[in-house]
Amino acid sequence: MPEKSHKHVTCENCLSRQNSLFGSFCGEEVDLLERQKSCSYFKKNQPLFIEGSAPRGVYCINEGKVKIFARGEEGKEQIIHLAAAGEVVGFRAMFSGEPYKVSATTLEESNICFIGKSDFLDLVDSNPTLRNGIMKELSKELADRATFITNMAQKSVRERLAFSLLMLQDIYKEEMINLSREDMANFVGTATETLIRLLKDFKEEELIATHARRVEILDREGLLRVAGN
Amino acid sequence: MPEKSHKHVTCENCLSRQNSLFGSFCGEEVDLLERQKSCSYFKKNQPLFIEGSAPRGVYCINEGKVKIFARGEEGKEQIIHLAAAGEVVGFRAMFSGEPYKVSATTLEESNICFIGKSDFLDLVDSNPTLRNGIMKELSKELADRATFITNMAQKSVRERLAFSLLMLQDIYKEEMINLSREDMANFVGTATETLIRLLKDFKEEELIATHARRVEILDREGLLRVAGN
DNA sequence: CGGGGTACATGATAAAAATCATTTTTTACT
DNA sequence: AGTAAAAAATGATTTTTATCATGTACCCCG
Repeated sequence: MPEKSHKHVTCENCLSRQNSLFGSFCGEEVDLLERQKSCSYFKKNQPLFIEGSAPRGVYCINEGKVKIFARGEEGKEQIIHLAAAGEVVGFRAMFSGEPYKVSATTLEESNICFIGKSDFLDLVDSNPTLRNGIMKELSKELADRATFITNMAQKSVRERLAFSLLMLQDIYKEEMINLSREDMANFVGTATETLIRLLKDFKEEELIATHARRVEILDREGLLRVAGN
Repeated sequence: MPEKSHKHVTCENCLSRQNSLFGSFCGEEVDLLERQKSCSYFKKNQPLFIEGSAPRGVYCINEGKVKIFARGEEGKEQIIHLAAAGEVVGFRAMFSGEPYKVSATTLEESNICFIGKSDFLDLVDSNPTLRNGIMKELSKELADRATFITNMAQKSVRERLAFSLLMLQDIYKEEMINLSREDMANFVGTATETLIRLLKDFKEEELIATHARRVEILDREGLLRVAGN
């Protein structure tokens, strides 16, 4: 496992920034961002923010992964979104004027920069490109969640798992999927035992392979067929 | 049943506007809106827009109700949102630059005004209050959908139905809930037969009463208890 | 105002998934 | 490296929900 640790990343050289909401920033805009942000190292399973608390700013992931989740009645987590490097997390609550309705926690060691609420809102006010990017992002995410809801309502757990594994593959890129069975179950929306049984089925069907907890995708096409789209 | 028909509503006098995204508009802003909008009468079950098509503008509901839904693999509808008078529908796709991911259809006779895409986007560009209202709306809706997903994943159909009935009550206000069993099932996310059986249970438990297809809420508290929040 | 079509309702059965109990494997720590 | 604790895996069983088949009621239209 690569040794990660706190390092001060400059926005200018931040590869993650390129694909982020701030990707359009140039010269002095990057400088301003650089001055306003603070960069922190997060251990695994460390919370960025918690449901019910008041938003203090936004988090830009330089390296690492973050789960965004809500809690149901009995405290069971439902993972709503998984965010990887380049994503800006926590900006939705900036505009709603309400406390967070979801929580965010790191899934692995991460380097994450923080931009305070007023600085961020000033940026949004003064930068039409950023603003449009945000509106676009919000709208797309809204559409994604409509699909999410529909899948949840109409697909079987087996179909949802196949679909989820493909999504996870996109998030983990070259790496193998490395997520606890419980988190995976909370993403798919099922019981941990059911998830484990289905993983076993997929293994027997040679759609995936497992190396301890890590999951390797062997047959994308096959999974896509199982997912039913 | 009140006889509805096409009538030209002026934005100035439109009661629905007060609570809408355009609620903050004053004098000349209202005049501009008035000149740009066109007002139409829609019959029951008439589509406003369809999944996959390119957005042409936004729809402001003066009177009536609209369902927003996606279709799953086998064509089954999943109702994502129910919109009533005062709501502006279809503006999310304005910003995403993508075709509609959902469809919208009237649930009853409705009077709905239309504002073309470029007019609407100009309004948004030139009016910071409107813009902030939209960002707030998008963010809130995103939070709502996180809750929706969590409920879908973790609550039983019985719990979801109780919750849905309370939501429907809020939408239908003084009127009784008047929705086909199929639409109701597609909102709750279950089979029509299951929904009907559960309505019967609720009737026996005196939580609701039915008058033909219309549903009357007898015991809000009780339903809230069943819903489990 | 009657009849046909659609929506609603009920029943029987099968399938899917949750739950609870227990064992095995992996991980983290000293 | 050894061990305790946590996570993963398996098994048995129950509960929930979907599906298929069929009967009934409502309501729109001629």
